[in-house]
This record gives sequence, structure tokens and C-alpha cells, in this order.
Amino acid sequence: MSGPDGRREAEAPVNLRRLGRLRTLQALTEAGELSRTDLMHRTGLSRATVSSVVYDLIGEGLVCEHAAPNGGVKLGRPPVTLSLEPGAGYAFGVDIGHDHVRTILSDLVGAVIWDRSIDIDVDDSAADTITAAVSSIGDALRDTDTPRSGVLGIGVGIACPVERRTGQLRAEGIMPSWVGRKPGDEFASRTELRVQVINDANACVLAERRYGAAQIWDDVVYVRLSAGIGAGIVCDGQMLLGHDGLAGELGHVTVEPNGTVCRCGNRGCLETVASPTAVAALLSRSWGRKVTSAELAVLIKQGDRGAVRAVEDAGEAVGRALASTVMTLNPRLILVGGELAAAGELLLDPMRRALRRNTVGSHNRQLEIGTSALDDTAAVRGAAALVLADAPQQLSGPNASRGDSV
Amino acid sequence: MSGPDGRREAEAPVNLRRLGRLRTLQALTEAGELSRTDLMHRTGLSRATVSSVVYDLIGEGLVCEHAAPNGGVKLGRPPVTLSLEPGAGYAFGVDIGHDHVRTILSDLVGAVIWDRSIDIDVDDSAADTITAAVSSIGDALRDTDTPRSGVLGIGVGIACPVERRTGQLRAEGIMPSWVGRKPGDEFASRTELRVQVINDANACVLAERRYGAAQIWDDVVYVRLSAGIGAGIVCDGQMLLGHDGLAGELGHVTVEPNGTVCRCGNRGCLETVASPTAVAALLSRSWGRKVTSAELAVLIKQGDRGAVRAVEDAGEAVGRALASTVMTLNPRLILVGGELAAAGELLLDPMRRALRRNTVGSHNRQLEIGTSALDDTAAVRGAAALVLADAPQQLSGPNASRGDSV
DNA sequence: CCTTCTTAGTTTCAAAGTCAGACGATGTAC
DNA sequence: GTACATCGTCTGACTTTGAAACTAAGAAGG
Repeated sequence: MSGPDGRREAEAPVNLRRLGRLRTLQALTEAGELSRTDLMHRTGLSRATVSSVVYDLIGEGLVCEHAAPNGGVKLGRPPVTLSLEPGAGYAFGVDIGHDHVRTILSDLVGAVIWDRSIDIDVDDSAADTITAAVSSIGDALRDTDTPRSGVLGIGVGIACPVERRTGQLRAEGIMPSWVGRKPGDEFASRTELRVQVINDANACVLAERRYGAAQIWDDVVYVRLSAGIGAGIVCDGQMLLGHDGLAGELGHVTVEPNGTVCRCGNRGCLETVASPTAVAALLSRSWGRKVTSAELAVLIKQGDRGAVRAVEDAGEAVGRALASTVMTLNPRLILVGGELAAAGELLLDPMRRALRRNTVGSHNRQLEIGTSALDDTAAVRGAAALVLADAPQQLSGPNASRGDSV
Repeated sequence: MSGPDGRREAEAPVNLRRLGRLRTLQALTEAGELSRTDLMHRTGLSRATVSSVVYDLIGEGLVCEHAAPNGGVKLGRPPVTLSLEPGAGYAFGVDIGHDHVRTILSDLVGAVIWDRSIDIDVDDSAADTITAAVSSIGDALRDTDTPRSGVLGIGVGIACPVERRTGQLRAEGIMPSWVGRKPGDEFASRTELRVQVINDANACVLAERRYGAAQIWDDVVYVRLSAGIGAGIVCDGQMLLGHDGLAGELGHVTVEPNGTVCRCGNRGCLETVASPTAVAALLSRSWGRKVTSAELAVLIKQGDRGAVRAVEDAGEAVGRALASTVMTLNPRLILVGGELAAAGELLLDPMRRALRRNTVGSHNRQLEIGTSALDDTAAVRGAAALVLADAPQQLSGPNASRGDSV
């Protein structure tokens, strides 16, 4: 490709050096700190090449050296550890819940350097929500004095299914004002930054993979028990999206063949049984007055018998729904997040029992079930992590080699 | 380097040239026939490099040229199409069913050049079964005059779960003599060839991906309704294995909470309802005499009311079990194979109905459900395809670069 | 304190690979 | 036959690479 005046826009010597840089950056992203020798092993490059690549990266300010950590009893010259320079790139995370928009700015290694949450009725005011987030983004840039060019992109996590190719939302019946919208395009045109949109459960599982409980496992299911119930699934280290990006719609798995009619038109969906809203509604019915999800949390803490029982039943239902997922995906870890996760063992215990009852030993023997360690920040941080995940690509150079695997 | 006589047995400078070769071979494996220009686009290499790599590959007999296919109305010099040389490598496929072992020898492009099936009571005689397969392999080599060194490996598909890391079988309660065995090791030591073992449903989905109905879709579920019920799952083009390699165990998904006790110890597993054995047993009970699976097929064809009803109910149950899989994985295509698939629409129709009833529109609108196009050969060919899948790696050179993705 | 040993990182240099662009080849269109 | 379009090869310049030599920095031992 040539520039406007036919000048050769260096542009394309291509993929060899870039590949080395990319691998180096990826290794550092994954591992945090590594010496050049470690890098040599992880990237497959020779010592000389690593040395040269690292020299460049340090020169460009993407990587920095640390004083040797002076670990245990070592022999020989101690290594110099390297890590990504936190300030070499920034990423925004936006979490669009039902009653709030949260925006964070994260540095290259995932540290949150700016954070703001705004309460707003998201479901009914898409435009306002986006405006709020966009202005948060502007404020963050100003407050932290970050140049727009230093931002790698915006990751948006949203509490409804996101269509894969189009980026369109599938928010029917739950977030009316968002139906058919493409928040990716809206954010992009209003911020002039790259934008990626994903479902919030997917964002959460990303966060758990990177910062939380799922760092060591490659097969994880994250279930988010919120107004909607969704799952973020990682198999073999890869996020599972499905043909339209709608994978993980656990909320509409049938758990009670003749149960309540769901907003989706079927009956007995998990969502009608185990979402915080459904549980609260159950109590409302028996008490004859409205019980909110917030109130529910208090009741549980107080040990209210009705609330306890309702949560237990919800856990049991989630367990039954997950049983088939476990048989199908053979995960190693299940994490539960969302408002209802605050109930802790009260919820997990019946879940585990139901899972054990409906799966076979080979699948449940090693299976761990726990609550999210990050909750609350999981979705935003995951959204930002989505952007950080391809930071190595963006930083390794302007020149895109084919994205094939080797 | 492409000098006519610039032969240089450089052996191991490592991973750069190899990478080009690898990508070229992969592209040819996937696409079948490509011109050099196509390769240039698919591999990201420059014309010159492609030319040089192809020159080498032709020289080594891995790739061959074809006369231009002389397609439509084209302008300019017609391309020379290239494809893999079928004889550049061979792969064995072994399908270990319940009552037979089938062994095929396939060439590099997947054509079957030798085929033998042996009837044997596999479940109770593991050793004999392996011996039979091993001797088939020897015979195949002799009959086709193929040198052992030309064989890339053996793919073994077997009708029970296979543990991922160990290669151990999980055949409890279904193939007694195989429990805890590692057929991979046994084949390897007796044939001195590389061996890979997978579950037969996984083998089938591989075959469908490569030769059958799933070539154009990246998100596919293959359900095999045989003595056991298993599913082979592909998501985003990748086989889904799960943490222990036990993904796809659809047979033990609960479909009738208070149903028959299953060999796995739970109740109402899909297998107790929808396996051919279970369906046949249902008829046996009402008729007061034993009905075999083979007989079942005849009865269905004759339109026997009882058999028809039993199959319909099985289909309905499969549909219900798959519903949750569909919500979880959002596949584009479901294929049904195994003995019961012969029932065709009789089985599929109630399956579709149950699926529609228990999933939401966004997930089932585009979903196709059909029977395997290959059945009978699917498992063996898939097993062989497993080996062919890494033919590019093996053929691209002795020098293994790190298996990272770019 | 000095030598020796071990591992880390850099430099050097020849070998090898890749790219861009020039060039030849081979067909269609008119 | 000429113009044109695309395909494929060749050449020279440039970049990257890896082996080995070399320097660095600490520990162990006398």
C-alpha cells in the first residue's frame, strides 16, 4: 500500500518480527513477569531474538525491567524480570446492568485507575444510558489525563444476549428500549474508539479467568443469577459463543415442564424459578405485598424461613438445569454470580445436591462449585479484559498477519 | 532457494519456512484445490514465497498440479490448481463398535483405499478385538503395498468415553472387558504407529465436518443413538472435549425424573428411554418375547404401531434432552446418527417438535436437524480424519515450532 | 580474596527466509 | 495481431534467525 503521494508506507515487511513481538507480548500478558530466558522457552524464539525483541519493546515503552526479585537459593546470574508497562495502553470497561451503568478505565495489566457507577433505569432508557457512559468515558480521560490515542478500546458488557455478527441486542421482553440496537456502533461513533460488545455473563467469565477463581482451569461455566439468567462458558480456554453468539442462555432451559409461563413463551424456564426477581415474587405472593430483590437479601441474612426455602428451591432448580450442561460440557469449575449468589452456601448446597443427583460420577467427582470471587466488579473488569485480550495484537505492530493458528 | 538444483538438506534452521509450509498444507487440506494465488491470500505469504514453498512441496511429492479446470469466463492467464498428493500419506481409521471392528486405510485426501469389518463381540473381548484390528492393519499394509513409514497414524473411534489426558476408557457397565484399558498404548506398541483414540460420536462429527453435512457450519452437534448415547460437539470449528474429555455424554442427561434406574445409578437418563436397546426392550416387554434392535428396524419399516410409537417417544425425549444443549451451545446444525437414525422423519419429527417447545425462537429458528449423510462409515472415516487433521504438522517438517496461535 | 561454577543476557556473523517488483507466460476480447 | 488481464517465476535487497563466543553477576569453596 502506498501513501497519498505514492510514498511507500513502510507498512508491510510483514509478519516475522511482528510474530516474535506478538508472542512476547502474549507471554507477558499471560504470565505477568518473566525473564528473557523464560520468554525464550515460552515463545520458542532463540535467546538472541528474544533479546533483540525485548530491546525494541523496552525502547518503545511497552515493556519494563524490574530489579531481580531475588527469589530462593539460586545459582548463577540472577535473571532480570520483565513485565508489561502498565501505562502502555488503557482499556475502558462498561457494564450495562438493569439499574446502573458502570464505567472503568483499566491499564494494560488490568489495574482499575478510574471507576464510576451511575444509577439509571437502563431497561427503559437506552439512549440516556449510552450518553451517560460516553460522558463517563470523556470524564475518565480528562481526570486521568490519558490521551485518547493511548486507549486500546472499549469493552461493553450488557445484560442481554448479543448477536455475534451484527452486534445487535436480543433484548426482547427484558430491556425494551434496547431491542435491535447496536450499542457497539453507537459507542464507536460517539467516542471514536474501538468497541466490543458482549453479554455480561461472558464478561464475568473472562474476568474470572484473568483475575479470579478460574485462572487455572480451562473449562469453566459462570452462571449469573440476575434479572435474566445467563451463563458464560469457557471450554478449552476458549469462550464459547455459538453460531449466533447466543450460547449460554441458561435462563430458558426448561426445569418445570408445567411451570409458569415465561416471557419467552415457554413454560417452566429456569428464569421463572431461580432469578432473584422470581424468588422475590414468590415471597410477594405469599406475603401479599411487594418484596424487592434488595429486601430479599436482607431476609436471607436474617434467616427468614420463607426466604431460605425459596432460595434453596432456586438452587435446586439451577442445579438441575446445570446438570445437563455438565454432562454436555464436562467443565471443571462452576461459578455462581449475580445478586442471588450473595446467599452463598444456602444456594450452593442444594445446587450441588441436585447436580450430584443428575450427573454421573466421572463428571461430578472433580467438579468444583463456588461463588464468584470478584462479583460486583466482575462484569466491568471482564469487559475491559476483552479489550486487553487483544492488546498484544494491537501493540505488536500495525501490520496484521493472518490470524491463523500455527 | 527454488533454484532448479539448489537442493540443500538444511534440516533444521527452524520455524519460519516450516510455518509457510504448514499454512500452505493446511490451506490445501481445508480447501482441496487452490491456485498459488489463492494460497497467497489464504496464507498471507507473498506470491514469491508461495511459489517457492509450492516448488519445494511438489519436489517432495506432497503436492501436485492439475490442468487448469477451465472454469467460467475468465480473463488473464488461467491459474494452475494445486492439491495434496493423495499418496503422500496414509491414515488408518478403526471403529470399535459393540459388535464389530472396522478398519480402513485412507489416503491423504480421505479416500478409502482399504476397508474391512469384522463381526465380533467387542464388549466382552477387548484383547481379541484389538488383535483383530491390528491384524487388519497388517493386512491392509500388505494388500495395498503401503510402506509403514508412509502411514501417519491410526485413529481409533470407540463407543465409550475416552479420558483425555490418560487415554483410558470409561466403559463401566457397557463394555466390561475394556474398563480402564488404554487402547492407544496397546495399538501403539503392537503396530509401532502413532495412535489417537476418541469417542465414536466425536469421530462421527469429525467425519461430518470433513466429508458430510457439517462442512459449512462451525457449530454442530452430532447425536449418536446407539447402545450408548453420545454426542460429538463442534463449537466455533473446534471439537469440544471438556476437562476430562468426557463432554457430550448426553446419554445420562435426566429426561424423566422418576424414570427407570440407569446403569449409571441415576434415574430416567436419556439412555433408558431413547437408545435402540431401550426402545427394543420396551417392545419386548409388551410382546412378551425378546425383540432385538435389528428386528426393531424391520418393524419400523413395516409401520408396526407399537414400534412407531416407541420411536416417536424416543425422538421426543431426545428433543427434550437436546433442548438444553441448544440453549447452552447455540448450534446451527444437529445431526442424528446411530442405529435409530434409520427411522428418519419418524424420529426427527417429534424431536423437532420437542426442541421447538423447549427452546426460544432465536435459538431454534435457524437450527437444522437432520440425519447423518455418511452413517455407517462416519465413525471410521472420522477416526482416520483425526489423523489426517494433523497431517500438515507432520508433513511440514521435522521441526516442531511452538503450537501457539498467532 | 580469589578461583571456579552456574545461569543470564548480549554481540557477532553467516545462513536462510521473505518481499517487492520486474519479467515472462497464457489466456480472452476485439 | 494488439491490447489487456491475471497467473506464476525470478532476482536482488533486506530482515530475521540461531549458534557460538563473550560478558555479566551472583554463589560456593578454599
